[in-house]
Amino acid sequence: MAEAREDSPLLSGVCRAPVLELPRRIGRLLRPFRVASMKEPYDFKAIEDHYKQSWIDDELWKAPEIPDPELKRYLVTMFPYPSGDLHMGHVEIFSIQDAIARFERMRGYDVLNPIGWDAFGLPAENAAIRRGVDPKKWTYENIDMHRASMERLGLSFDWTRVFYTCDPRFYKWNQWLFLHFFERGLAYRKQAAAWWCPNDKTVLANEQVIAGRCERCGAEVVKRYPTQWFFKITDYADRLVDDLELNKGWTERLKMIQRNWIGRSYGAEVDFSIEGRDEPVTVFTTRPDTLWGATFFVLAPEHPLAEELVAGSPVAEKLAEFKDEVARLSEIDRTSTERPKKGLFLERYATNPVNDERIPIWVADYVLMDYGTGAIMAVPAHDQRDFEFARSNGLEIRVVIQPPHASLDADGMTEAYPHDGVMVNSNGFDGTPATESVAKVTEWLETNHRGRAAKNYRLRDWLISRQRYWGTPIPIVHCDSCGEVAVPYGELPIELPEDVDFNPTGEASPLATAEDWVNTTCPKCGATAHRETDTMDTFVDSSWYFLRYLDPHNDEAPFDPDKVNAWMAMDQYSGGITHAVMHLIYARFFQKVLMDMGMVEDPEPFPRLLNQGMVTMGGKVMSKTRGNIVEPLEAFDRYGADALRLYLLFSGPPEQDFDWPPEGVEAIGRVTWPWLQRVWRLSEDVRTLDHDGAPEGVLEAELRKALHRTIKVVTRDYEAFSFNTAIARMQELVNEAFRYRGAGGSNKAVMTELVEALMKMLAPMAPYLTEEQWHRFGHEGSIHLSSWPTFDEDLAAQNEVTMIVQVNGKVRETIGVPVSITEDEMRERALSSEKIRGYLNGKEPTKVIIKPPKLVSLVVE
RNA sequence: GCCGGGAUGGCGAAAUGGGAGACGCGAUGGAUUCAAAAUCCAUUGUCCGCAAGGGCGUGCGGGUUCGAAUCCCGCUCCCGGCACCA
Repeated sequence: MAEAREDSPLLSGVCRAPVLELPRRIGRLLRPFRVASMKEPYDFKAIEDHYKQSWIDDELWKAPEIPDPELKRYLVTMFPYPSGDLHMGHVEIFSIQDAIARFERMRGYDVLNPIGWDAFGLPAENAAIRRGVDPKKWTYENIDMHRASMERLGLSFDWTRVFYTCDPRFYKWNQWLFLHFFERGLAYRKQAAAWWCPNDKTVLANEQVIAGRCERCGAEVVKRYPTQWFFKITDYADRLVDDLELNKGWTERLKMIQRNWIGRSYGAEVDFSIEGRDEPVTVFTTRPDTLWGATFFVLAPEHPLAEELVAGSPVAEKLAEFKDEVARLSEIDRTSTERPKKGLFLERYATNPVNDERIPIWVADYVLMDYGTGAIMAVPAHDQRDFEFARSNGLEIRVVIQPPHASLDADGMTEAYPHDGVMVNSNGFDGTPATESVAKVTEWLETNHRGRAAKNYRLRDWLISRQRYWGTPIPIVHCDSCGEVAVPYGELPIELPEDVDFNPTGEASPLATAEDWVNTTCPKCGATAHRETDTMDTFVDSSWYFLRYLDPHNDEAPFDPDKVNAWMAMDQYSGGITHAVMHLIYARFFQKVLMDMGMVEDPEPFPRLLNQGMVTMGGKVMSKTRGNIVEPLEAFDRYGADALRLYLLFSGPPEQDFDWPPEGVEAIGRVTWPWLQRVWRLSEDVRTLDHDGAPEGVLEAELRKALHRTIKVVTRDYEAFSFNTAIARMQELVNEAFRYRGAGGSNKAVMTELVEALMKMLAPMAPYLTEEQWHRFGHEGSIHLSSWPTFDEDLAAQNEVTMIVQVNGKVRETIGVPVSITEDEMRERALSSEKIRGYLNGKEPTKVIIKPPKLVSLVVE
């Protein structure tokens, strides 16, 4: 399998020595695609054909192995899954990233802008099942299509670092990392409830189940109890929450999503003793201050203790029936808050540790086995669920918290009071205010050994087992006498077998059908044994691929820490918000484990993250199943890559969703294509001026000022990723240039200065047109390795501004003034205006606010 | 229910507390043309007005301020996250 891509041009790139000490590379001496003395039409196709391959062949975008620490820019876009061609969402995301990369490169940074493919996953396998296609072949064909579109778009990737996650040279290191996780107790196997997708025939992680349905295919999931591999992400829950603060470049929204997902809550564990049983049972509560109101105790129906408590009693049969009933409910029904809560009294009693009261033990369907300890203390007066359950089962409701301005009465309550208040009916704690109550009760529990402060999380361990073929084999051997045995590092990679049945009956992985592969010997004792047949969740690949880019050809280790630490932490990560709880939590978890292993230095991998908006159609995400995918081919053919890129960049800010217009690619023909034509005509017009033109005068000085102002604001816009306004500023400049020509201006020097700077400013967004014009103007080397234009502050500064005069907050007069105007002069000019005098109506202003040089605000009675 | 984000012309969108609507699309008019396309130029928030000019206007209602799309309070609607989570 390793040989599969030896023929690929992408893998042919060989890493060379760092080029750091060399002066700025300019690239091979490129020539324009045609040199003509006459004005020529804009032939985008000829230009694309002329430069596309030479940019790649010349390795123009190759980054040094080790960057200058002061000048490094590591930019990554979430790598694509290759199911078919690129679609407009990809085009937008990559165009944004590419514009940033090219801008930073021109500003002299060592830019690393890598690409790879997230190449494992279900669609390849489904193609194998449905059409008998080899998943490897299917995947690589799609990658080739992807790559061709990316090349045509002219994306400035460092192609020498490309890899595919389905390549054993990559997934070997998934296995290596798995074994290290295993050694550290972070990878373990347990029998647990898991969501099973009957359509995809695999278990899913919690994150992949949305409202009881499979995140991929939408099928309703069912619960099963297989033995599965997990990563112990819960060990890192606190760090994953706390370190969110280190991600200064994250939106509040994204941090909120992750915080909600991890769901940390503070409270106390309280030990309840059970009548007739030695061991107490612990519950978690966020409200220990309501303990005196706990009038019953509830276990989840699946809780093993429930069965134990009723063993040998007549209730045992009823419990079995009740469990059956609960099990038959679909997950969607069970989590519905509308459904009345059902339960069963176990005829056993627990003791409330704060007042030694005897309280009945129930099981109820509203208590979940997999949150907290699967057991709760029920405080009906102060918890809505407990309240409803108590009312329908005739259980006691006792008020122990009084709200500030009311007095609760248990019999009169129509709903629970779950808010803060003063403690009552709580022995010695009566009168304790809400601000102290939780801490005081927790302290009491601790001193009396009946409980302790505790934290709880919504986050579960990450289920990584998948019963599918097209993924990384888990490197474990099962031996009857030694148990789970790690495959020795030296035997990695465990490659996927070729001879499998992709559509096995039952629930086993297709790998189980490759008998020669499965049957092996125990690495420890040598006895016959069998391989683990589950493969890894593909999110394992994406949890560290961004580190592999930094040392992609290493076959001794996943990466060299020196190289990784030279480039990390990443300077800019971009991708859709859709990965907020899966990829972005898993990758942060990996980073922290790798940090604990001493392999990386940064606690957070992506401190700056740009959440690009999605390209939608009719407000819906583009997806194969919806059949609303727009691929770039038609746009390439009709208007070219530059027009397409510019169109998407001009549509709005990068974070914003963009709804693809109903008229399709024709929109490009109305918006950016005509403007690129205009830019081309301007440039050709200037290039073919056959004389120096009139000497510099007022018009020329104004045009040069406009240029320098434009460079200033466009640079600022690029820094803020505000591409739409950068384009607007350039459009204004082009309009100015046309006006200058229309007014008879013909100075070649000024026009050339303008056009060359314009080409540079436009180069990150429209790389082909600008490259061609750059060479038509006689420059050597690529424009994309030239330096960003600079501006003269004095020239960029305005020397005339429009002063506005307000009377009682309304603009009543505008006056042209020099920027150097003094406050006194401004007052003088404003008050002497005929119009303003009319508004003042003979009165003296009671107040005058002056903000030089733009504003005079007068207040009159 | 808790939490986060948003609402600006016919449309995509601009606007360090200081001229609301830059730039573009669309529309209208003009130049060019035998004609059209393309191109170039101009107008284009809305209402009153021949005009000069003026009134109104950034989801709704208040407030702070000389001055609010922008800050504060209270709503409405939309989008998103979590949700029988103890």
